[in-house]
Amino acid sequence: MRESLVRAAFQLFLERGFEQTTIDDIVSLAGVGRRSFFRYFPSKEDVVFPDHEGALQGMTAFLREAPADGDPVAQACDASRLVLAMYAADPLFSVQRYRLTREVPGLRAHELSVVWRYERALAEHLRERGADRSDGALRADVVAAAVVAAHNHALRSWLRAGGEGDVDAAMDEALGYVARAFSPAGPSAAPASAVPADGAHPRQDPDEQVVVLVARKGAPLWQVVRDVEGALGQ
Amino acid sequence: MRESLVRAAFQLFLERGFEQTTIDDIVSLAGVGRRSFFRYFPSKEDVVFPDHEGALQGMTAFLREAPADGDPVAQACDASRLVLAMYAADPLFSVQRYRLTREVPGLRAHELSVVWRYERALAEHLRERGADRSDGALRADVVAAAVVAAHNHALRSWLRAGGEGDVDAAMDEALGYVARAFSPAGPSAAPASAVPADGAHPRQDPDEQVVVLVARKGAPLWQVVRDVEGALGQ
DNA sequence: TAATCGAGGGTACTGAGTGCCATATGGGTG
DNA sequence: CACCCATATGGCACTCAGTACCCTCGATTA
Repeated sequence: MRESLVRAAFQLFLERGFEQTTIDDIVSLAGVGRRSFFRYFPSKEDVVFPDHEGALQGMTAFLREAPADGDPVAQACDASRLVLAMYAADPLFSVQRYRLTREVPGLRAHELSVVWRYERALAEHLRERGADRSDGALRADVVAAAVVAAHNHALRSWLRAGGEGDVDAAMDEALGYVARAFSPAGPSAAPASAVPADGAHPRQDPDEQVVVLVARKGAPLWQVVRDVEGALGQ
Repeated sequence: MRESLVRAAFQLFLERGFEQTTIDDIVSLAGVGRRSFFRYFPSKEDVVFPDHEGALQGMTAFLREAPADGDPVAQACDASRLVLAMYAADPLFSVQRYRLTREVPGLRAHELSVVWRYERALAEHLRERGADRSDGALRADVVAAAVVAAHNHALRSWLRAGGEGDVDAAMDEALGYVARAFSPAGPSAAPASAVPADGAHPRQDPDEQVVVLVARKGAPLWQVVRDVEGALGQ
């Protein structure tokens, strides 16, 4: 029933537009009563996002079950990957929906409230798990927004490309950018403070799988690259 | 006319609720024709945000006139202060509106699309002014989202407190947090001045500026070099 | 067999938003 | 003064989303 309504709705939305399609058009094509539409979808917009309610519940469940001693930021990133996986599971559908939401203001507004709920779920998780910090609430809001923005950036470039290419790679880069921006201030990445600042020399920490490089700002690029090569070369 | 419609609408929204108030109620209280309402506000929700269209145009004008050699992130922060000033100019109105939008889902959704337009304006500015960076588009999206989240965090705590207290101080702290995370030197070098002092660590000295780069050990060389270029270049 | 229950259908209603036309009002020109 | 024109406003009728209420039908159970 849900499935047939979604199929009928998308067929009409794509061939004549969202606003040019009425609920009566949809239910008559699907062969069901008009009243039944609103049993399955609270509004006309919701039929375009039939899987988000489930994805949101999946995300909250994932965050609830996340280990308490893990990195909350990394958990938030993983949670956003869950949502991405929902999109990637049906590229054709996702691309068609993307083109719809880009053009119809009402659908864009509806998507914003959907995404807002994801962001609130992430922020709440970050706030609860990072309550020991002094500015925990602010950090939670900002990091959640950054994670969602990175997710949207990766997702939308993939959708713009018609669902071709490697979403996960783009997602890795986008989330990596956020993680780099916010993780050094985290409890697990303290060793940056042990590096002397009086020269350009890489330092390698065998436990943390990161390379910390310190360079003077005016240092020639070739020299820095040589040092980076030496540090990464393994 | 606009003013009388807004006054009548808010009086009714506050005394009997948003959804319990019809357009006819508003226009009969304001003493104007029903058709005139939709001449001034495209929807019932818009009457709750009568000043956002102007604020959005003010923000885009501010960003357009911003000096090309300035720090785009700082300009984005200043642009968000403009919006905050609009809220702070009428605390009573802002607090009443906040309580409305918190309770009415339709108003929350509408506010989200308003805020989304601010965020897009910021992201576009950051993308244009930071086009030289390699991952400029991603950075623009993430920084814009972070600035908006910081703005909302400061604004909402002030609104929750009933409009009492120092908004600007909260805004300084929130934007300062974002600015530290995304300082001009780039994501890799950002935390250099923000690392808590639990040992000897590099300090940002105006004479001898130091760049701290953190990279995952398995990271491809080109990616690291790209970050180094970004950090050293500016 | 009777009672119940849940899924779906039908009908009538409210209210937001739109298109079209009528009506002022006010300023300028002959 | 008469006329014209642009703009602001009011009125009317219409579409359509969303809701309340009640109906039917089939399956299960006492």
